[in-house]
Amino acid sequence: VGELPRRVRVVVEAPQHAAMAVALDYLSDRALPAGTLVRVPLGKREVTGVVWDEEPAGAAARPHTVPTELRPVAQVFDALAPLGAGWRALVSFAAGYYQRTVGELALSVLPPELRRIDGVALARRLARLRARGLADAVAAQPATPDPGAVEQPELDAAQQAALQAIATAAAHQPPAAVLLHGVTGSGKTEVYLRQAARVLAQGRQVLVLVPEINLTPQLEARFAARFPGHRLVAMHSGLTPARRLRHWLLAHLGEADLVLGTRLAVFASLPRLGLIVVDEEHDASYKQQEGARYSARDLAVWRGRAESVPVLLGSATPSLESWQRALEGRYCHVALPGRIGGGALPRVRFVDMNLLPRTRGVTTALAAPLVEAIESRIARGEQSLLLLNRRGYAPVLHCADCGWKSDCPHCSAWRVFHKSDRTLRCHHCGYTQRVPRACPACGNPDIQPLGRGTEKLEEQIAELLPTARVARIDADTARRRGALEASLAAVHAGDVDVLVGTQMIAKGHDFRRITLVAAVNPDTALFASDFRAPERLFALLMQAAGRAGRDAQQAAGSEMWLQTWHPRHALYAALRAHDYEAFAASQLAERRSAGLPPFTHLALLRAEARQAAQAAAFLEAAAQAMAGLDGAEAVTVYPPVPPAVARVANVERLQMLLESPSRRALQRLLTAWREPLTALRAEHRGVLRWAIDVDPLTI
DNA sequence: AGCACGCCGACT
DNA sequence: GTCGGCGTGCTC
Repeated sequence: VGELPRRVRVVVEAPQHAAMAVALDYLSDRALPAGTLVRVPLGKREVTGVVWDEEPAGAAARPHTVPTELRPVAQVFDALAPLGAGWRALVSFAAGYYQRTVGELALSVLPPELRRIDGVALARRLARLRARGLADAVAAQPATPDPGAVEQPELDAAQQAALQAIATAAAHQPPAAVLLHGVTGSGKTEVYLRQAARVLAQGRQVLVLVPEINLTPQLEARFAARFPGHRLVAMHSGLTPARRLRHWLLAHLGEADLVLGTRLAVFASLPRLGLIVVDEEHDASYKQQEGARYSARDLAVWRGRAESVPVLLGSATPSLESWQRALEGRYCHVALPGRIGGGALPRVRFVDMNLLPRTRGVTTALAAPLVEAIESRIARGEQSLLLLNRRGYAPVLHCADCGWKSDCPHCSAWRVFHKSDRTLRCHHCGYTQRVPRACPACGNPDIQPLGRGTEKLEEQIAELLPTARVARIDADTARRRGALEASLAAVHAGDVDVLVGTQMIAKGHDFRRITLVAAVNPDTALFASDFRAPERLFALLMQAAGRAGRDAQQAAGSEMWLQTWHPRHALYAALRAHDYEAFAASQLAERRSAGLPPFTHLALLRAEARQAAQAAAFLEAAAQAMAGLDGAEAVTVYPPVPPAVARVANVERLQMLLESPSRRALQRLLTAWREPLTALRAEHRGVLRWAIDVDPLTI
C-alpha cells in the first residue's frame, strides 16, 4: 500500500520478426517474483505474460528502445504459484537453442486455456479443483485394466542389473542419462515402473514421455494399475482445453505424481520432479515440426541435467545420436538383451522378388509362399500383420494413352487415389476431387492406378484369402473418433485374421496372437535420399518384428517376412540377425565419413514464397549476411535447395543447410544471425515465412 | 501473431 | 451511399 510503482519485465507471445525486446517493461505497484503469470496490455489487447527475471541469453545484443511511458500490469494471477526456476531455465535454454523468443516459447508451451482466461477465471477453476478434493481431475482408471499389471512380476537378472546400473548412474552429480536398450518384450516397461516406484517413494514426481499418446494406452494403464495410490495425469494435445489445463495445474501444484504425455509434456511445470522417462527415444515424433522446432528428447536430457534428475531413454533401436553418446560414455548404456521368459525373436525370412514368376513384366503383389504362410496361421487361429507404409489405394493414377498423371495443381506431388470414397486426394494440401471417369487430358476412359497402398493391399488379401477376416488400420480408418480403439479391440479379441496397416500398427501395441509380420514393400525406403532413411527403416522393421510372438508360448514359431528385390542388402542382413549394433556401427561409419550427425551439427534456414526465386534471393542474402559473424568461420553453408516436396498449396519452399563440427560455433553463429535476418525481411517482401530449424530430422 | 488503420469494388 | 478486400505498421 502506497508503494512506488516499479518496473517489471514480462515476456509475452510475440513472433521472432516483431522488432521488440525479448521482455517488455511494465509498471507494478508491488514486486512480482519471476515466474508470476500476469495479464498485461499490449497495443489494443490484453495478453497473458510471464514475469521474467533477467534478459535471456542472446538478447543483450538486440537493440531496443524502451518507451518513456510504461503501462501498468493489468492483473496478477495471485492464485497461482509462480513458475519455478527449473521451468524458466528450461524455457530460456530452449528459446536460445532453437532460436525463438522466450515469450513465444514460454507461452506456446503453457496450456492454451491458461493463455485465454484471466486471473479471476483461473482462481475460480483452482477453487473448483480444490473443492473436489483434486480427485476426479485425475485421469480415469482404464476401462479394462490388465489384471497381470497390478502385481509386480519377478525381475530377471538383466532387469536387476539394469536397475542397479540406473541407481549408480542416478547417484552421479549430475546424474548420467541412461540409455536403456532392449528389444520389444525385453521388459523395459517393468524397469521404468521399478525406477518410478523408487522415485515416488521419495515423494517426487515422475515424467514419462511417449511418442504418441493414443498409441500407448497400455503404458498409461500399466502405470495407473501399478500405482493406484498415486495421481496420474495425461498431457497431450488431444485433451479438451479445460482438461488439459486441469492436468497442467495438478502437475504444477505438485498434486499429480505421474505425468504421462507427448513431447509438449517435457515443458510441464513439475516442482518435485524426480525422474524423466523417454520411451521409444528414437521416435521422430519427439521433434516438433512447426513453430519452435524443439526435440523433446534432447530437452528431457537437458532438463534432467539441469535439475539433477535421472533420465531414462528407452528403445530397441536407439537413435544414432544417443547410441554414439553411449559409445562415448556420455550416456550410461544399459542392455536388456533378451525377451522376458526366454521368448525367441521372430525368424526373419526373405522373399527374393527377383525369383518370382512375372506376368506381363508385373510381379505378383504378394508372393505365394507368404500367402501360404498367412493361410497356415489362419488355420491355427493365429494372426498376421501386413505392413505397407503408404495409405490410400494407389499413390498415383496414370493414363497410358497420353501420359497424364494425377498431379496436384497446388503442390509438386501426386494426388493419391482413395478407392473407398472414390477421390483423388493430395496428402500435402488436402485438395480433394472425385476421381475422374476418364483421363482429364485426353478422355481415355482407361486410367490405371500405379503402385499400391494399404487399401489395395487389403483388397488383394481379401481376394487371395476369401475366408480371412481382414482389417485395415491407417490414418484414414483411424480418423473417426473411437475407430482406432474399436479396430484394435477387434484385433485383441481375435476377430481379425489379417491386419493391414501403415507404421501406425508397428508401434507399441501388445498384440498377443500375432505370429507373422510381413513388410510388403520395404525397399522404397532403402534408397531414399534422406540420410536418416536407413535408420528409420531399420527401426520400423525392428519395431514391426517386435509385434510378432509377444506371447512367449508362440514366440518360437513367429516370423518376420520381407518382400525385397535386394535380399542381400546390409540393412536386411543386420535385421535378419536382430543385430542393431552391427547396423549402428555401419551407419555411424557412413555418417562419420560423410560429415553428418552425430559427428557434425546441422541447422536449416527455411523460406517460403510465392515464387521460388524470392525465397532463393532471401536465402542468398541471408548467407551474405553471415560474413564476419561470430562462429561463421567454423560453419559450412550450402546452396539453397528445395525440400522433397518443393511446392505445397502454391507456396514454394527452399532451404539452406548449415553444418559445423562444433555445436557451440553453430549456436554462436545462429544467435548472431538473428538480428541481420530479422532486418532482411524488410527487403524481401515476397518471403511469406522463414524459420530456423536446429537439428533438423530431414535435410 | 493480432489488430488496427487505410484506401478501392459489389451490395442493402 | 456503406460493408469489406487484405496491404502495411505497431505493440512495453
